[in-house]
Amino acid sequence: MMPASPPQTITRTSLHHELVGRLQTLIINAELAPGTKVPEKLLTEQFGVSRTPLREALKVLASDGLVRLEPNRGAWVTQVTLDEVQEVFPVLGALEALSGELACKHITDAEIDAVRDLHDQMMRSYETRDLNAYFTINQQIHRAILMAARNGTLTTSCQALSLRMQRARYLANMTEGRWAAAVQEHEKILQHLVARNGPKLASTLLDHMEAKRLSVVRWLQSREGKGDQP
Amino acid sequence: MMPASPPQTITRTSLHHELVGRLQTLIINAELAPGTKVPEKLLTEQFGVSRTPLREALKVLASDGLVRLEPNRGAWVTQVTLDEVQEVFPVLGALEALSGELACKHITDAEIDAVRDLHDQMMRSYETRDLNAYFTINQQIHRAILMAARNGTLTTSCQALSLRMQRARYLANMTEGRWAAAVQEHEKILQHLVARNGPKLASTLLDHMEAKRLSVVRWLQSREGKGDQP
DNA sequence: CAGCGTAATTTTGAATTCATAATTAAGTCA
DNA sequence: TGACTTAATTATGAATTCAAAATTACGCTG
Repeated sequence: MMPASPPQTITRTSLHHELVGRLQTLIINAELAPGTKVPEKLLTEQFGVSRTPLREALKVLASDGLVRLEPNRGAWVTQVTLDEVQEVFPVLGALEALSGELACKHITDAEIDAVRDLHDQMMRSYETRDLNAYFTINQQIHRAILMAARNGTLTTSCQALSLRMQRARYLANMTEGRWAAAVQEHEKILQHLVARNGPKLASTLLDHMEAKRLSVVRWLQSREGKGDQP
Repeated sequence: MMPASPPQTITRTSLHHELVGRLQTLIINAELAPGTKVPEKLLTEQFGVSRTPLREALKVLASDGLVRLEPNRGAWVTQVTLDEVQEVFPVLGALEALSGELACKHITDAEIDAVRDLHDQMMRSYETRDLNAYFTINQQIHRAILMAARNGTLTTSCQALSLRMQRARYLANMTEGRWAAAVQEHEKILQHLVARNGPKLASTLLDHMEAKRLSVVRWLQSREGKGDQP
């Protein structure tokens, strides 16, 4: 019955699906601030849609942990808590480790070259201390490895958890020391990937994530009691 | 668990949340058969709700991969495909391994006793070849270990993926040989848990999952070309 | 003027309505 | 008869409406 499924996507996104993406962006960019109420009314007129698809999208975001639904009180943007960081990073670590393992099995030479390019770009961003560029490229590298793992389920799971950790820009805090260490770790990551050494790449990615967890935890703890609003 | 739950809990769950649970049950019990269209009309009158909350629930289920939304064509119950099994089991393996690792760190003596009880019950089910009881208890054991890991994110991720693998009852296929092997593996699982040996438990759980993957893959392959409808 | 209770307003959750796309049925013509 | 068109029906996606809950505003009592 469906012999030649059309290669081009015709009516790509349904309204609610589109909204899920838009809202995710608003939340991870903190344009919808953590801990605040999702302004349903405002968003409907901003996006020019009715409440129905917006609310559908909020249900999905809630199941992903980006918002919390309080019965009869609406949707609230969730905050990145210390407890949550302690929970999510280990899971993300296990998944990234797996992605490294699988990537070594499936990655092509061309894809490795692409990662190497990204790596070099990232190093230049480090040298010029361009944190924004560094983070963007960093994410691209992790994503490239994830893609090379050829496992859609893994991709989905990883990205959902990553989103939760990206909610607050200030998690991007990095000391000079931590930054240098992260760069070192990335050298190893590239090296193991080039060697297609799955176990070592997995282990390095795990360590990398654990170090990141520690860094974020320290940051959150240092903020504790100081009041969270900048 | 949850010592004093009944007192309040008046209108605990919102309608859509309740529906998510109900639909999950229908799907994993194959009362909504894989590959079929979700009968929106029928379900609304069956549950006595309008389309709005039902459709909200479907959006959530879609993001969990239990149904697929086709634009303008409604929701379809997804099937357990060979590709999906190949994808999901490795991810589930990594997560279960982590749960074993963490469980060994946090589990109490009382909880170990509870797992031992379940284990013994399961062994009796094996001896009497009561497959249904075996599966139920099996799940309880894995869940108990997951709970002992004290990581809500891990729990959520694991259970979401497990659900996807439970969609079709026939995945419960087991040869006598595979069953015996699984029982052996569970002996080791208990043993490592009692010894609180995290790495070994993790590794055993990973092997356990890999064996299960192979078993399910073989079953699906043997069904290939025979036509899927029983 | 502070604290409490009540009424007005707003917001939420869910049902209903409505426009449009998809499916089914009917009809036409070779 | 059978393939193809076109009309009728149904289902879907989204907007709107409506009842109930929560929030705010107000006024009363002490």
